[in-house]
Amino acid sequence: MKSEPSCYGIEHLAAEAGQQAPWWGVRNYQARNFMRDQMRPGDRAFFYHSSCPAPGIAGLMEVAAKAIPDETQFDAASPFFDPKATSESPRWFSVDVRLLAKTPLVSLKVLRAQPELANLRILAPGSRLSITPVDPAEWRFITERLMGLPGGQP
DNA sequence: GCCAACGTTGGC
DNA sequence: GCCAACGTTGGC
Repeated sequence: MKSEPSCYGIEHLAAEAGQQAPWWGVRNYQARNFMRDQMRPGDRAFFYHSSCPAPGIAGLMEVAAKAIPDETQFDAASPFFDPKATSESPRWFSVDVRLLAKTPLVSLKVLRAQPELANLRILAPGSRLSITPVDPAEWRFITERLMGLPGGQP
């Protein structure tokens, strides 16, 4: 799950009550579908810092609550307001995420250097989706081999 | 700031 | 449904 740290980085999540917050503001249908249709409590995710001096994976999260409508779509004062969304027919959804651990940054450069991650979606040319799937083998490789977490546990 | 890649919009 | 134009993303 990608975010720009200057906007909302891992330090922001760390400062939330319970280190937990809705992943609001996603306005892309594919990314929305991943949250709404596939992500379930207990699932894990990487917190990826994008559009910043040091892009890469900054920590581990878990899904704390299944997707519900993103309240910012109804807020006319929000930059994420969507005039076509109604409470009867919401368009945008967010899961709650909870920080499990900040990790030493696994940089984009390091990720790209791993043959085992050749198919990691976020590394695909032109990948712009803010939420992309990670295969179990990719998750294990990154947590165990690149982060040095035995069993992938934080 | 540049530029490639992508998603969305809107006219037809 | 097509497709050009446009806006956004994100690494560099």
